[in-house]
Amino acid sequence: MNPPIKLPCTVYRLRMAARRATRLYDHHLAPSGLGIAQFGLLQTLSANSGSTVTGLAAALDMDRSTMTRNLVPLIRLGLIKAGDGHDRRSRSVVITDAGAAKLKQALPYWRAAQAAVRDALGEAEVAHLHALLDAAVADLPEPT
Amino acid sequence: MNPPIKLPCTVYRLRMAARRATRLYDHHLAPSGLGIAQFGLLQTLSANSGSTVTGLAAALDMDRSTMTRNLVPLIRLGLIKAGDGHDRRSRSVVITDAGAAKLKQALPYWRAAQAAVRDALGEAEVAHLHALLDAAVADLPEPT
DNA sequence: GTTACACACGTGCATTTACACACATCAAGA
DNA sequence: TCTTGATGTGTGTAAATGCACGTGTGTAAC
Repeated sequence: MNPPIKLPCTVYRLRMAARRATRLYDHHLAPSGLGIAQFGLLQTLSANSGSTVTGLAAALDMDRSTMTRNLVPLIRLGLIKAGDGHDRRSRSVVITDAGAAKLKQALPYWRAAQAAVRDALGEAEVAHLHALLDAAVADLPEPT
Repeated sequence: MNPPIKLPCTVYRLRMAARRATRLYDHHLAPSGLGIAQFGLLQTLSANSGSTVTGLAAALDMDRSTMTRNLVPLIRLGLIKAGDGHDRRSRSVVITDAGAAKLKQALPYWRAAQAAVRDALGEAEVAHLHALLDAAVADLPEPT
């Protein structure tokens, strides 16, 4: 029963593929000390410094409370900082110089992981997969 | 910056789509008291009763230790049982009658989630997505 | 038979994920 | 002004995920 089972379940495959890909990227990123989740968040913040927690959560399509906790390790490492927002409620999250440097250092490892995916699946298949995943995120109903 | 960002990163999209789909299925399955991970494990065990922990982990392409812990909630609920294997090392995990009944009860909710995905993406796209995800799991290198 | 290696499993630790709930703050209206 | 509702955030709880490490068990080589 060892070989991965084939069920007609979409989420089953999505989760399995996400696990596999996460392991692949994590191993490539290991020398940088970052996981793929932290790398991705850092990258998002690099392009959108000063975002609020809610804004980041929406951008990455995850729960607000998840984002709050995902910020913690990066703050502890000094790679990002969460200061006052334009409101007294909101917080403004910015990438630090150390964060930008860490991101720059990790980029080659991420590129190697990307290359591994491209080599394994082929350029056209990767593009197609991206399109279908984008469609899934765009079209799948968000349960209230 | 709210709209989901588009980066040329495969794992980024896989994880985002997996999050979205997990929420969708979890909400549909909520009346059954099961999450999609527990439902999937129960389904796998239903078709492969008596599997070892390692066998289950390999079948779902996840770490052994993750599988060990994923069994705990289902055991606590009495839906599965972990007894002695053919070895004194291995354990044999079986689905209980209560587990089979719970699975049967949850099936309609799962089918509703499947239908929601099909309605949102279209039958052909779902089939294509499945094929690409299967290829990803089959071909992506497993880091040692 | 003993020794070495491989196999099966669990635990400690850290992270990622989400829901329910509570709290503070802002904006608009009575 | 006071109240009411919307907004931004954090915390408690629970689960899922993987790595490093340790333990017990089987197997084969010597």
